[in-house]
Amino acid sequence: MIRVLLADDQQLIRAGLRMLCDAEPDLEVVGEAGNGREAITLAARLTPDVIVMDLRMPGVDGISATSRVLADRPATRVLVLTTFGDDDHLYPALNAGACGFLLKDAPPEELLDGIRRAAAGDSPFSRDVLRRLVNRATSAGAAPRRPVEGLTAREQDVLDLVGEGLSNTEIAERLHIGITTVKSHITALMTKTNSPNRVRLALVAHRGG
Amino acid sequence: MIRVLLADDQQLIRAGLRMLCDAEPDLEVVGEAGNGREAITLAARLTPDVIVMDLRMPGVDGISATSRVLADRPATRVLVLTTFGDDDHLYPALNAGACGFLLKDAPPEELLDGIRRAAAGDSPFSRDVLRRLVNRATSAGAAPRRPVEGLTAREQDVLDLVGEGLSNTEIAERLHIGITTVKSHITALMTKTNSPNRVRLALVAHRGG
DNA sequence: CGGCGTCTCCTCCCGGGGGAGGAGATACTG
DNA sequence: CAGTATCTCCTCCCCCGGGAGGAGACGCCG
Repeated sequence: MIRVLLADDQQLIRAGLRMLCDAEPDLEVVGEAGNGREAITLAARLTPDVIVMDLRMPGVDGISATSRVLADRPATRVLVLTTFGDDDHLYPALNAGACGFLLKDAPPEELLDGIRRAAAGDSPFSRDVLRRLVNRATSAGAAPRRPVEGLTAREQDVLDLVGEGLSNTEIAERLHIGITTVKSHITALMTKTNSPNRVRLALVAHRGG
Repeated sequence: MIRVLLADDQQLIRAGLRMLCDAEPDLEVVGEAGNGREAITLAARLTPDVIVMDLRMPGVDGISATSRVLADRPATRVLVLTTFGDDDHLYPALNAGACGFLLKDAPPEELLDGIRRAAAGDSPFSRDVLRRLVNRATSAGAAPRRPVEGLTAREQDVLDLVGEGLSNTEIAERLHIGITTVKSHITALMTKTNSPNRVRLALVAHRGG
């Protein structure tokens, strides 16, 4: 059972969302908030799995509410649901920690699917939003991260993941190799890049891209 | 019925994908290509709805093949399916016109769902890939990136030095405090910034300026 | 063929990182 | 004054990170 908190200032929309969720056996609406402040307090009291969050709300807005909620309970999945005109707030919302971004004119199935995927750790995005995201990424990704000279392909893989802050165990899982192998590569990387510790190595990973 | 073309140089993988698709009533594998050149000719002849495309292939690679196919038939949905190490090619693949990007170690349901979503005009991405995409987009976005709210002055000092790659002992010497004090501050920093390890904390230090 | 590089994995060892929990000292504020 | 926040430091404890040293498998190349 996925426990859902609805946060939207328009009562009509909340009612519609509640009806939609109530018709699904695996979704349970545990509460409704009419503004950001209510969303924060209700999130703390009800500990929902997923919060469906509008951005335009009186008083505390959705982005601030998202930050506050996640500071308190980082495991909460915040799914932003807003109108098309608000997608200027896409990046602020993502920076605040929202895991997904759906538009209100999406078909109901997409919304329900989005809630389930959010609860499962996925990141649902509406098609238009995703297109914008991809555009931003590709235009920004013109610089293809030049690799540090003198490293083997595998060492580059490991270096990238160190740079993202993964532990040795996580790297091993991601690359499907043993943890001792990861350690071997990291030892090689540290001597090659002359890094005294792991954080410096991570910095090298970012200097190279 | 969704008509699918498989393009991968490893015959075993093609066989697995074909079995997977054949078990689905709405998916039909209309052909298999072992390299980029084959993919181009087969795409022109068979006019599939979706092409599942590997990137590493002998001769013509997947990215070039994607460009060529889309130049001829822009309505074709190209879904890149590749291994983790290849996600350096994420942006080139998107620029070439691929509509989605899945990893080979994804569960089978994710792949099948991805093919359906690609055919429906959606853009399926594996979770890890999407995370990278979001990171790129947010870091590229003109975000306000304040100096990490909610930290005390001393915690900021420690965070800066962690970001420079200093060890706890070095930080203690630099700030003229005990090493246990440093550890206390770092513990507070990690909980406040929700960082699972030191490298992530260092990254937070840099995201904040 | 024999060397070389890379990738893989192993054992042994230990110091530092990091969590849990507490405590004393300042200083600000209602 | 009492309450709160911050800075400082402590102990106990565990595990991960990292060094040393070696080894088997594969592919490339002279």
